[in-house]
Amino acid sequence: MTSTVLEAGQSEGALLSTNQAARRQRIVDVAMAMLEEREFERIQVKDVADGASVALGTLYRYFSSKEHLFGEVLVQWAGSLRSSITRRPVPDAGPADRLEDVLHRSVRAFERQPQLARLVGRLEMSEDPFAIDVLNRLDAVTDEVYLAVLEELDADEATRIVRVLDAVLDSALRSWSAGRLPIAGVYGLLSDAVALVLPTGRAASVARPTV
Amino acid sequence: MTSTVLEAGQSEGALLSTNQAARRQRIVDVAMAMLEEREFERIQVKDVADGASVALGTLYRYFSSKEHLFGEVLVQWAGSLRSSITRRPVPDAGPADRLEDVLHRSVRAFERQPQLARLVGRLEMSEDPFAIDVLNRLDAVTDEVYLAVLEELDADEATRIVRVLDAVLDSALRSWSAGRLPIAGVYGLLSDAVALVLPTGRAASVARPTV
DNA sequence: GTAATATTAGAATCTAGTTATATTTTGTCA
DNA sequence: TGACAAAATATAACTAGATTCTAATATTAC
Repeated sequence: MTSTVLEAGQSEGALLSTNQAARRQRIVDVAMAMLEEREFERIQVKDVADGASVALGTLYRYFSSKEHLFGEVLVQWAGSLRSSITRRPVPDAGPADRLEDVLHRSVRAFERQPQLARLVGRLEMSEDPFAIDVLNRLDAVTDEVYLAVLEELDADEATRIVRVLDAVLDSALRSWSAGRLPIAGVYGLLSDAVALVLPTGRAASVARPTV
Repeated sequence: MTSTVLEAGQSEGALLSTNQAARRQRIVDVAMAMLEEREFERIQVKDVADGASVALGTLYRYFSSKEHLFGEVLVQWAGSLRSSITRRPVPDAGPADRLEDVLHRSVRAFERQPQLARLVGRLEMSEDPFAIDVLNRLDAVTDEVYLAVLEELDADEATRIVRVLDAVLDSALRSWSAGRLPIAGVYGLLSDAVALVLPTGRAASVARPTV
């Protein structure tokens, strides 16, 4: 539905001119860059506009609210996430190890951009339907990867497993981003969860720091 | 540390007079009651003060911020939660069924006060150390109950299991309170998680709608 | 080359939480 | 019972930041 290029006041199917698309992308880039130093709450829309050399009103022409703007940031980041957790899969191991590996890569991606974890938490609290859309896209990205890793399992069961682990990852990241759980706790919790959920009965198994 | 009775500007060990304690409790009660009709964000501190027949300044004498006030609301609610999920335990069943039952009771408790789920999410995003304290207390309540239900298991394993299920519950409740997951999905996710995490090998088992 | 649409700089709004002030009440204790 | 300190009250002021508005200028489309 929500095209990555269209937004609020655009007349139906009209695409943005090259200049407009560039301007819009510049805004998103600046917002993303700012997230590397301060969290969502501490970034002022005004500053993003200035940073992108754009008038405040122009920013609001492209993004109807601060949340929309950062929603788009998250969507674009989700794209890079896919490749960053898919790259260099674990040599040859059972589904449990591969799953754990991919989950840990997801965590690592968030470690590089801690503010994104906070942003996700923020959007999860939002009532804006757009936020739901954004979060669903993020889930779609990760679920696709996680499911691919469990190909040899029964599809239904794999889905159930992924849903549960998604929840664990979600919760752990929030705890971490709020300073309630050290990063090691995040990895540990995920390892535990994988071990519990995927009884490493056959080919799988290998080191997993269960304590 | 944080006494339930003391707060901000109280001189060291001085306890509150009866009137003061009553006034303070009245504020908390009104805040809690208001949560039954509107969510945290839509409740104005001013209205809570008015509802409790107390001046705004007085409210701020007892609670240093809106978050502190509602943190106390959550703490008090956690007390009632313990008894509401402990009462009438499942007849005689395996640990899996008992655990699922207790988890479902937790969900039901939040169903009665949907705004509390949102409040939890809100506090989870807070940077205030007080919020961490409150959340830890909430976890302590639930963990105690969940662990009790798994008494026959190895303590370490039980702890790991509970941690994972706590995370699933946490995530599911947030999704629900944001309208991203129907309440049935919350129950289903928890049932799935329990089934996956507690291989109902021996005495356990029984109906669990796995799809 | 002109009308329609975008962009700009900057001021003006708005919303709530939080703080401050001046006044009155209440509680304690000689 | 009178005086002083601590609390409470009513109300106004302060803040911060998102969002909206305005008048002037620049682009684009045809």
